[in-house]
Amino acid sequence: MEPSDEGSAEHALKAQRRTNLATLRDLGSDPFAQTRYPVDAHASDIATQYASLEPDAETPTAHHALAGRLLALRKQGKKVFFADLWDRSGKLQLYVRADVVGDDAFAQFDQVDLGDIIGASGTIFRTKSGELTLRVNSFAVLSKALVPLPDKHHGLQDVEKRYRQRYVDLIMNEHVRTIFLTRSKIVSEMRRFCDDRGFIECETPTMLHVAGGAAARPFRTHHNALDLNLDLRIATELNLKRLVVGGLERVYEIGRIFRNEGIDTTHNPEFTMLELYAAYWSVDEMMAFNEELYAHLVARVHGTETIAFGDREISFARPFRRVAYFEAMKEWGGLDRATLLDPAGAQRVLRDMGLPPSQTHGQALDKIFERVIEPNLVNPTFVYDYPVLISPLAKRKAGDPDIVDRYELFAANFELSNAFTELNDPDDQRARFEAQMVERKKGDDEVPPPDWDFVTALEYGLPPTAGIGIGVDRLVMLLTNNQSIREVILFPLQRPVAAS
RNA sequence: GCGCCUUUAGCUCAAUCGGUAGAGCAUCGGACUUUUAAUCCGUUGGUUCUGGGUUCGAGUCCCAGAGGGCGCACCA
Repeated sequence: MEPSDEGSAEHALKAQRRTNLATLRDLGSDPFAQTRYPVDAHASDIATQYASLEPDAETPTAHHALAGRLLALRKQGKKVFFADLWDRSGKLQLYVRADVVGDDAFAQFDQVDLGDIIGASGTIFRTKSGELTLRVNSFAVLSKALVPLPDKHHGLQDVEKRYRQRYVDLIMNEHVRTIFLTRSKIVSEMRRFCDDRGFIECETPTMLHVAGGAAARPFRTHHNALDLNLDLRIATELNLKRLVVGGLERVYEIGRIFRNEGIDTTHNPEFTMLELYAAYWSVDEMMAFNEELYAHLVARVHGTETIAFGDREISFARPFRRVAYFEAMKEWGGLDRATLLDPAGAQRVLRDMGLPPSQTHGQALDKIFERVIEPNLVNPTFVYDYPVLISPLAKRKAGDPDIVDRYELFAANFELSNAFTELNDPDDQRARFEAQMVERKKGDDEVPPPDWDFVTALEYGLPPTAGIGIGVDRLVMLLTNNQSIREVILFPLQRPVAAS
């Protein structure tokens, strides 16, 4: 017990629970000595099985054993308790009578606190007010909550506490449980969708000598035995493409990515990305795959084509809208290709929009895109034919040296996926790495150092390959209608609480 | 990094112009053998985030700091 809270109200609440624990032990029942409980039903099964049971109906003879956490207790006189037992599937009411469980057991139940983990078995009936209820014949206290729970009606609202103590959030807030159940479903559906199409799930290292495949500052770590500095990966791209060189042809990884950058409502330092590569696919085939995947996920999660996100409605009806990068710039910004492809021209556009100049031509284009095009992309839209200067790993489009075979999918005004035909010419790749070295020397520490072994891999021959990256967290945000990435990450990074 | 907002009982929230810090839930005691945000009666519970300052007097005003939220900047 922490001595620091002695005398506080919290201390008194904890002390009471300790007293109840001691009393339970005196009565011959030690919650923390339990090793198992023969659970044979869950609340939702009971609800389904007895859906047609009439109110005040005769008690069936079948016995059921459930276990879960008590989140409500209603004592009725000296000999009866009602309680709400929550398991992973939902809630079932318990009805505990002294004349059924016996006086000794009832005395034990009198020591039960809100939040305790209980196993209970008995028969099902429906009360006259219509609530499906377990008439408890026997029960066991399986674990004791030694700290008080938040308000049963308001739950836990304090955002900071919800993130720091997600377990309390999950106990108290059913909608939070639902978010993470949905997340799990989304990820498993993604995995199945890929598996069904012959893709092989791979696990590539998170600790790398060279963290490449994206532009971001990495986290640094150190291997003691080898006395070796390592970076955490900022993408899985380069290693997955090595696997395609190796002949695996269709590979994917749903992996944690680490980027040492700012934190906001759409960025967490570690996040989850699906990267997938298909040898011999064009970017158009990838677009079709992408469209089918998202339509599938929306259908499986929502059962409809249209979802609510904030105050907007987003329709995933196929086909998704398709618009070329420079057409979009023309349509929504009145900007023409020649101006944007000219470094001075792009900076001039920024200035006309009242924005400060960007460090590089590429950053200028991205800023213009963010202001001019993204606000228009509510329903899912493929933007394709990106300029090469913001696509260092993509292959040039045939017949147009300024454009690459690439698209990004947007919805709800943010990027959902990014796909392109992978650059497989080792000489071109080497030249782009060399160009990046120049940028890096100029002080842009988000440009990764070159990965020369990757060039070697390309020299062995990468087949024509299309690749895609999907931000899983943002997709979950979209499909669960959450505006903050922290709401879809179980344990978002928080500063430590100050040492007392 | 900058700006705005925020931090009061275990939880959810009040507290008027700067004047004794309250309520509901939870706890504890009592009544109640089909309750369900149970109800009814009573009860306990406070470093008002931290440290300074102004003032006769600070939860409230000022300064500094910490945590959190949102926005901007950054971020293919």
